[in-house]
Amino acid sequence: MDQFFRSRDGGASPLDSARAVRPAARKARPAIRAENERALLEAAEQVFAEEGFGGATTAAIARRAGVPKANLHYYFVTKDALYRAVVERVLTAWLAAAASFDGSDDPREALAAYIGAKMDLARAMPLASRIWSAEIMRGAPMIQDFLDTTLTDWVAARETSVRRWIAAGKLKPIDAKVLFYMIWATTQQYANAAHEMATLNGGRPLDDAAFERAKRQVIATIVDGVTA
Amino acid sequence: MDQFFRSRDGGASPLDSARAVRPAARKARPAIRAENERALLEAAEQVFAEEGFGGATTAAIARRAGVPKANLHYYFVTKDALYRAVVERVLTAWLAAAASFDGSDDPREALAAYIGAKMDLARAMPLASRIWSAEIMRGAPMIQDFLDTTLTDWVAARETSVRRWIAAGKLKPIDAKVLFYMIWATTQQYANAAHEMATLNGGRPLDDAAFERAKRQVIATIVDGVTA
DNA sequence: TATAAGTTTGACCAAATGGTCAAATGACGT
DNA sequence: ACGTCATTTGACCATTTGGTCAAACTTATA
Repeated sequence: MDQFFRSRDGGASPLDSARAVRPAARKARPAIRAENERALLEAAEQVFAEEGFGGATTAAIARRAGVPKANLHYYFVTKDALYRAVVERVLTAWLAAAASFDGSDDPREALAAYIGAKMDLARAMPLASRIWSAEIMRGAPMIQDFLDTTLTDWVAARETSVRRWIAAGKLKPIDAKVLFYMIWATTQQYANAAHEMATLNGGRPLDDAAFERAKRQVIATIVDGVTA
Repeated sequence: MDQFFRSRDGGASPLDSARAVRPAARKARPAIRAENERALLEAAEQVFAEEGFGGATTAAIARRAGVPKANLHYYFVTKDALYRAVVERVLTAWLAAAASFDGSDDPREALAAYIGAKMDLARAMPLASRIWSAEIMRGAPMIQDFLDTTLTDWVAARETSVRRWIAAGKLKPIDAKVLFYMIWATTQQYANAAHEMATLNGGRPLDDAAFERAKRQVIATIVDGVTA
């Protein structure tokens, strides 16, 4: 995973090796450490999602996690490292969802599974999803390597599938990238614009039933829109 | 327009009256003022788009505009007011694009016109579009009134059109809101994720021809996906 | 050209920022 | 019980932040 990350200045990062997150731990206290890192990551996710990387402050994150700021810096040496750890979690989830594209040889099934997984991801991890979107909007300073390697390869491979489906007369002659951009945008929307949706829903967030209806409609629209 | 805006603390804003932007101007020098405000807004758009509201600094904006920071504060009393002015520009453009939905009684034509207009907006004003998305992602602290009033009304009215089209058998039985979320997300994507798209395009931004192809495919997918 | 207003700008400020440090505290194996 | 090392934390720091101010400078007009 770490190979996807580089520090914002492009130079070597103290996190280039996973171990480096913790200060040379010979006898780490796993329970304490795990709980503190969890609380800090959860707080960081909230603050980064609300304020963006630049607007978030380590003081606000520490306050929300209920620890002194110095303790935050004990577990995550810099704000950058903490942010990186948060982004890393989303990346893992992103890759898991991506795998669901490959469960079927039928484009309708593959697309439905993938769109459904991405919708569920946006629903289950709205804060992390928003951070992911914000990271991409800002030009992906933290995940450029992921874009250049894993994502490029993933898209290229799926483009091949799409071309095969087109040749088999199962899909219209579409550009696979445009299709993926549409899927990514539409599914992310359910995390990014949750507040806007709530406003247009009479001030209440989408309940589970409404979300499931939306998921079905999104799947149906895209699938029907691209199948021949 | 000003009725859409409220200050971040919800209290009265010095910008609630348009005139208040400038310090009691009896004999403003229009040429100088217009040029300075233009340069500052352009610089602000770049910096806000790159860094987000929280990450942007007035010093960086002033530097990019080529004026001393104190001069920035002469034209825009606070960072908040400058941000508000930037958002106001996008709102105007958003409303103009929205109008293109109403040019036809046929859903295929109305949707094609609206999606095309939103695509063109994302292409023509990518920075402003990104700021708009970021604003919505952050819970719309600046445009809540717009969401509550104009947008709510706009969506409600178009939902009526959609229902009529469904009853006439021209559209599948869809939820109009879900359709609009999809349109907003997909079109915004061409501003928000321009960098990601460039990476997947071999490092080069989409050229005009590729963009026009994408526009056609987006329109075709959505229209074919929702028409009966 | 005097004047009154609009404009420009360097110097300044209090508060907040990310980060450091050393001393104190706690837990665990022996 | 003790030594060791992980953990905790208040105090501290240099820098940056948004914003202010008063003095200087411009320009239209009487």
